[in-house]
Order: sequence, then C-alpha cells, then structure tokens
Amino acid sequence: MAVTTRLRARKLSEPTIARLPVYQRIAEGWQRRGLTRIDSQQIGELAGVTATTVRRDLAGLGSFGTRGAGYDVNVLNERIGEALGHDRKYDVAVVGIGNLGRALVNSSNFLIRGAQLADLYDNDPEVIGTEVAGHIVKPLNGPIARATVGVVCVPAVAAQEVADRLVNADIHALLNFAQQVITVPLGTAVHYVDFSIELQILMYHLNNGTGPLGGGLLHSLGIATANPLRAT
Amino acid sequence: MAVTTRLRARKLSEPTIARLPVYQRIAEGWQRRGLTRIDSQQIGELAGVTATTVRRDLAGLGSFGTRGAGYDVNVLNERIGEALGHDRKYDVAVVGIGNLGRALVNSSNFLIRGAQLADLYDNDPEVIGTEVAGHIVKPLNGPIARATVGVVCVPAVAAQEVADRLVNADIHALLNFAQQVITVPLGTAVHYVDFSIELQILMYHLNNGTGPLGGGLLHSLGIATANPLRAT
DNA sequence: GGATGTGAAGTAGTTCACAGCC
DNA sequence: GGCTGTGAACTACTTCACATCC
Repeated sequence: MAVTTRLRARKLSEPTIARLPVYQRIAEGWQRRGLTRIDSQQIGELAGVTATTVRRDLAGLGSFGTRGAGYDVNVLNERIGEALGHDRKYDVAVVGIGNLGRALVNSSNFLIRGAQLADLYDNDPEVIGTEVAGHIVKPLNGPIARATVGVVCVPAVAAQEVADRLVNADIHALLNFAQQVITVPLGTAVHYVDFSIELQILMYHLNNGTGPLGGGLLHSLGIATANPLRAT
Repeated sequence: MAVTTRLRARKLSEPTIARLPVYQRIAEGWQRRGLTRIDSQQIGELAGVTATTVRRDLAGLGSFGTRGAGYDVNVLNERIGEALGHDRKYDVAVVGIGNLGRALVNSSNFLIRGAQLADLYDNDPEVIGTEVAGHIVKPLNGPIARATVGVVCVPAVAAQEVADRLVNADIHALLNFAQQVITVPLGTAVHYVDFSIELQILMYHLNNGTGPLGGGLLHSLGIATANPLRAT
C-alpha cells in the first residue's frame, strides 16, 4: 500500500527522533481544533523547546514549511508520520495482562501509528482465555507467535524469562515495563520504561530548582533543553 | 529530619541525572545477588553506555570508587540516593484511578525512594470511596490536599482541567500520563510519560537499523549514546 | 511583513588517553 | 596488575543571525 517509503534514508539525530512524536501530537491537537497552520514558535512553546530547534528538526524531513506562514498542520503531521515509518504496520504482542497490561491495550493512544495489537499472553489461569481488548489471552507457556514488538508487563522476577521466550519466538524489539535490567542477544532492541525513574528525575529538579521546571511545557520523556528557562 | 543535605549543590548534567537511577537499579540487582563490588565496565555493559561515561557520572558524586577494585555496591547505591535526594520524603497524589492509576499505586517499584502515596482521586462514583492500595479514593470535585507531586492518569480530555486543579492546590510538580500537552504557570514542572512515543522511537530504530539496537542493554527511557554499537 | 531554512558560532556531552592510587 | 578519576580532544547538538522566499 504505502508507496511513500522511498527517501526515508536521511538519518535523524536521536534528540530529533524523540521530539518528532511530540510535534506530531501537537499537530493533531491543532487539527482537532480545526486550525490549519502553525509556526515554529508555537510548536516550540508547546513542546518546551526553542523555535530554532523545531525548525532544524523539521528541516531534516525536507522543506515543507512556507516562509512567512509557518507549517500546514496536515502536512506536518503527515511528514512526521512518514519519517517515523507510520506507513508500515507492526504487530505488538503484550505479555502480562495485569493492571498495566490492560491499561496499555485499552488505551486509545498506545496502539496507534502503525502499531496493531497481536497476541496477549499471561500465566494466570484466571486470566487465560478471557477476552481483553478484543483478544483472547493466551497461555504464556504455550507457543508464542511472531510479532514485531514485544511488550513486557510482568513482575521484575519474571522479566528475563519472558524476554528470553520472546527472543526465541523471533521477536527482536522489546518494550520493557518491568523494573529489571534484561539481557538479550546482540541485534535485539530493548527500550525501558520506568515510572519511578521519571518520578526521581522530576524530584531531583524540584529539589535543586534546576532543570526543566520553567514554563509548563512539554518536556516529554525527560528530554532536556540546554536552555530550559527561556527568559521571556 | 534529613541532615545529609549539605553539599548536594554540585550540579549534574541532565543526561547524568537520567542515568543515575539506572545505575542505582543495577547496584540493587548486584546487592540482591549478594555481590559486593562492581566496576565501571560492568555497570556500563548493563546500562548500555561506555565505562568512561559511567566513571564521569559517578565522579560527579564525589570520588568513592577504589582504584583497581571498582565501586562498593552499597556505597554506590547510597551515594546515588543522596545525590538524587532520596533522603527526603515526598507526598504523591494520584488523580484517575483507572487501570493505569491502579497499576502505578500497586506497583512495588513506583512509590520508592522517598515517594509516599498521599491521596487518590477519581470522579467515578463507582470508584470513589473504595479502597485502593490502602487509601480511600476521594472525589475529584472535593478539596485537593497539598502534595509534592501530582500524577495525572486521566483521559486526555480531562488532563488540562485536572492539572489546573492540582496547581491551584499548590502542587507544583506533575507527572502526566495523559496523551495531552498541558499548560501550567511558570514555576510548575511537568514531566510527560507517553507510551506510544516510546513505541514509536523503538520502531524508528527498527526500521532504520540505526540507534540503540546493539547489545541488549539498558537504553532506558530513550537515552541515547553517541556510540551505541560498541565494536566489541 | 513575516517566518522558514541554514551556514557559522557556541555549548554541552562524550570519548581518549593516561597519571594516580590501591 | 587493574581500575579510577580527569585534563585534553573530539563530537554532537543547540543557538545565533541572516539570507531567502512567500
């Protein structure tokens, strides 16, 4: 289907990649409100970065802004989607259907942008066989179907074992919510999400008065600006 | 109470702050396994960063390593705790006791390191008055008690309103799980956690073969290394 | 007029390489 | 011998400033 996958090669810097989804979220908000144009200044204020940073980031996706008039919100959204590969579909398997697993699969915002829910696994007999988010929960000790990404939502003690099983099932990208460092073979990507770390970072800044306090803006995911307190 | 708050002043860089909790988690893992010493090389491998980076980060907390023998795991854990301000206690209020809110307050790893659960709020009559994690859920339209940090786990549409109420209740640090950019007055810190963004970043790297794929190591929270694929 | 896009300058963070110490 | 801690070199990212174009 997607034919626009040609020149995605331009490599983006890590900080840019982390900011693009944020800009996209902002663009969507603008779209919902029926607005049609946005400029780098506005994006920057909402995202908590400078307008220049926004322009540099977006320039990396090709020049689609209009001098004097900013960016078309639809095009902005679209281009970011292309850059991030949202035209491709991905299968996401979720292991561990507790509170967190449920919250994720039921969230209208987790499985978006190409991500589609594949199989759910758990080892609790009470949970196995029940329907969650339109999928029957499968037993963890049964066969694991291939998927693009595996989401690990099990307790820390089980995380390594689950990771091993997913890797054996040829799943080479993991999103790990367990507070546990896991070891996987080279060539497998692991991304960690750790709520308490977010809380700790927030508290550190609170204690020290430093850091991304200023402005009530989107300092998403711990991304820091060199100059967080824009002098206004 | 805390008396050890004297020379915490040494300001740490943003990337360092984000890595310290990770090192600490590694130290704890070592402790649990009864190991007593760890060196920068080992920390680096588990954390997905170079040994030099680890040493630089830790040097910022004062020199407590032993040349030739690495770091004492207990001291390591302790020093990071001091640097991050874990000797202080914080009250954490949670708004929105759905799946996610429940998952958070029941997680043994969310409310650690000085964070203690204060009040829970929701606007669902079914939920108000019930006991969750040892606390009775209070109505969101009632009075909001002062707390250090407010955790926002409500749907996106309600996020701004909830944020306003928390700020009015003199809560000036928010951890926002809603997929919604919120605006707060200057002087209030907002930290965003957005699962779908984590997923998107992971997928980008998967598509492009770049980035923190190599090693199955702790590339926590989207923190990137300049040289992720260490040549081994 | 007004905002983009981008060389050039500046700054922050990482890595090298090795002196210092156990 | 081995590993820490750190000046010096390097790299990456951000910010400045302005030419460019609608």
